[in-house]
Amino acid sequence: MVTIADVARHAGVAPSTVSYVLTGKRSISPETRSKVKESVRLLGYHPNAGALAASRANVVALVLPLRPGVHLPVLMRYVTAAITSAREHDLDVLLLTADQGPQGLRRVAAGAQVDGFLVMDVGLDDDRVPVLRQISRPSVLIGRPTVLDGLICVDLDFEAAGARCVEHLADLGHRYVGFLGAPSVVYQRNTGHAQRTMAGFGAAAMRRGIASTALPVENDCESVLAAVRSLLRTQPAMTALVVHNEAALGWVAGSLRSLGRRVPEDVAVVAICPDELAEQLQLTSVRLPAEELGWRAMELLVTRLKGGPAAPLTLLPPKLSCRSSTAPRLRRA
Amino acid sequence: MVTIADVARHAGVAPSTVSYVLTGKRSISPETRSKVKESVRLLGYHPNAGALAASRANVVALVLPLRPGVHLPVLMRYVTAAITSAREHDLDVLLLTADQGPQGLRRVAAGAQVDGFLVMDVGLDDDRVPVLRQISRPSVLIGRPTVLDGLICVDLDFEAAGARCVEHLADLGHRYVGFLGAPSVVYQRNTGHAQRTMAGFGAAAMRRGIASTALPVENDCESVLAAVRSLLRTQPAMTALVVHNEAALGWVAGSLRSLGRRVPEDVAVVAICPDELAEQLQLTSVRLPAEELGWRAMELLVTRLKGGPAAPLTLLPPKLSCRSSTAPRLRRA
DNA sequence: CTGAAAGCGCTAACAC
DNA sequence: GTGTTAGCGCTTTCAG
Repeated sequence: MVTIADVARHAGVAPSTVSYVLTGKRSISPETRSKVKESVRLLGYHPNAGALAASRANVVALVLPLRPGVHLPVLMRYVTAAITSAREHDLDVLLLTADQGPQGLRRVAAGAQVDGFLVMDVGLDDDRVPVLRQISRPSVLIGRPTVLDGLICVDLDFEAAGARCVEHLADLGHRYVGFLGAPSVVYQRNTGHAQRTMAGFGAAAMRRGIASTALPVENDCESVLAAVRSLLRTQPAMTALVVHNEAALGWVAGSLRSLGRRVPEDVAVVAICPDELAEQLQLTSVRLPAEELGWRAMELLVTRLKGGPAAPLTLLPPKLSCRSSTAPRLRRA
Repeated sequence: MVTIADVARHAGVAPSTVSYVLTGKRSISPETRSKVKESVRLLGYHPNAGALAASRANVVALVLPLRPGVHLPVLMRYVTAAITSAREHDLDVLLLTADQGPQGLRRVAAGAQVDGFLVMDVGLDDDRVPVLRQISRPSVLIGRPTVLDGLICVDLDFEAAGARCVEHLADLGHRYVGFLGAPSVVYQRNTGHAQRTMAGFGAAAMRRGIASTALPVENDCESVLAAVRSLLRTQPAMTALVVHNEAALGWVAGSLRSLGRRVPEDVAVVAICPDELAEQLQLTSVRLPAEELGWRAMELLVTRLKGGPAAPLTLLPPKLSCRSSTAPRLRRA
């Protein structure tokens, strides 16, 4: 293990000088600087992250919602974006899982293992939020608890996203829309984005004076088929479907077709999902900007770590892209 | 921040005594012990992970292959199992990504940030392997480089897995089998498990004197359909398919059906994938024990961290489960 | 069974 | 512009 003292000896300077060269916290003569840098290179010196005086760990905690009903490919979009951003700022990422709960956060914070927290998928009344407020390290949430004073949150405006889907369909002439949501466990957990999307969807339908029915959907082919069949049977007037469930998306069109409905002629479909997925399935969609959310959250956290200011709430507006799964409603002659 | 000195003062003992109570590295009288423990509780003391003398970070690095062609739901099976195991041993997990390459490992090792490494998806000639050998910290690989002296590896015997699929089909009377593999980038990267499965498949077919054709498949519906169509067209004698591509699995049966082939009557299908997935799609399969591999790898790493012995190579034997996608070959009368 | 004290690698006063 | 030195929180000798 090469220490700063080794480097100092090799370069013929004091340890502090080496430290200053490395951190740039005081001006050093060009000659000394290059001497030191050369020694660092030659000896293969790497700072010991555990050194007490450094006080900053250069590590951020990323708290992942690895739990039932969470769609992993989408989750990983957030994660890779967040990690990439972290690495760009020379930060490492310590992985925590939601099931470690509030104690997990406390333990890691108290151990000075991380400089800050990025918490994903926060619930409306998340028990980790009080802990995040207590600990003296900055944190950024992806998602929003009901009460957000003092927190920094990044989120898609899911309420507006749900509403946007309805607006689009209403504009096309649809008078009865259905909603296929996440698996029911997700709602049972009081997951913010799921609840808000539903709420936005419902409210918009009311505003536009059109009828709506919503149903949770489990993440398998049969459940999707069953949900679609049940909707079509019980709500024969329904001509459009909003789907807020990435895992189900791949089966919705197939289910409709197998039940004798054409998309978009008989039933229009709007998804809320990452653009790539919608593109692949050729679905009209409101974009879920997972990468942007993950990236922005980490950037905000970094800003806070540097003591900079950060907006308490970053709410991305929904963006709808028309594809071939929606069309003006055909009226029977 | 509560330090060990605070606890010592509060309990009326020396700091070292507190340390010994906490680590259990020397016998302490019951009274002293309980006094100290009480103070710890009262003051809410948590050890500072960065303390130099501790030398152990109680963190392991997990190196993830977040790269094109990797099926994330399966990856996350490994990951959750590994994390769970780590937490059971009071270890935290530092996340690294494969794209950080050998330098990433070096940096983290030199910084004393982690006690060991768990590296996933190692290539046959992985450039991280030399680095892992150099650094003085234990590491466990999921996968196997061609040369594995001194390393600890955990893997499914993918060669045997590929062979097992062929054996099963040959036993059922099939004389011509096809292989749908991972996306071509995966082979271009020299990914061990992909190459070995192919090799095992090919060799077994030769041994059994049956013909075989293999094709890489990209991760989208159209590519799967295209691959299946091309196979059926160019190899009309083919009556069975081995699929080693989780992302493609969901579309294989559909593609066959849409091309007028019944499963299993016209074309039998064997998958290599996690059991849950095969169960859901009702496919005969060789089990990919992702959780067991992730779990075992972490257990081995923990053993090594404690200075224990660890088998250099843990190779799980493949296990085939029959489901409704394979049946004895129908011979034309 | 317990205390005192040295020192891990590094930074940040405080000198000059 | 540079060197000296006192700690950061903890473990671990070495002494009782």
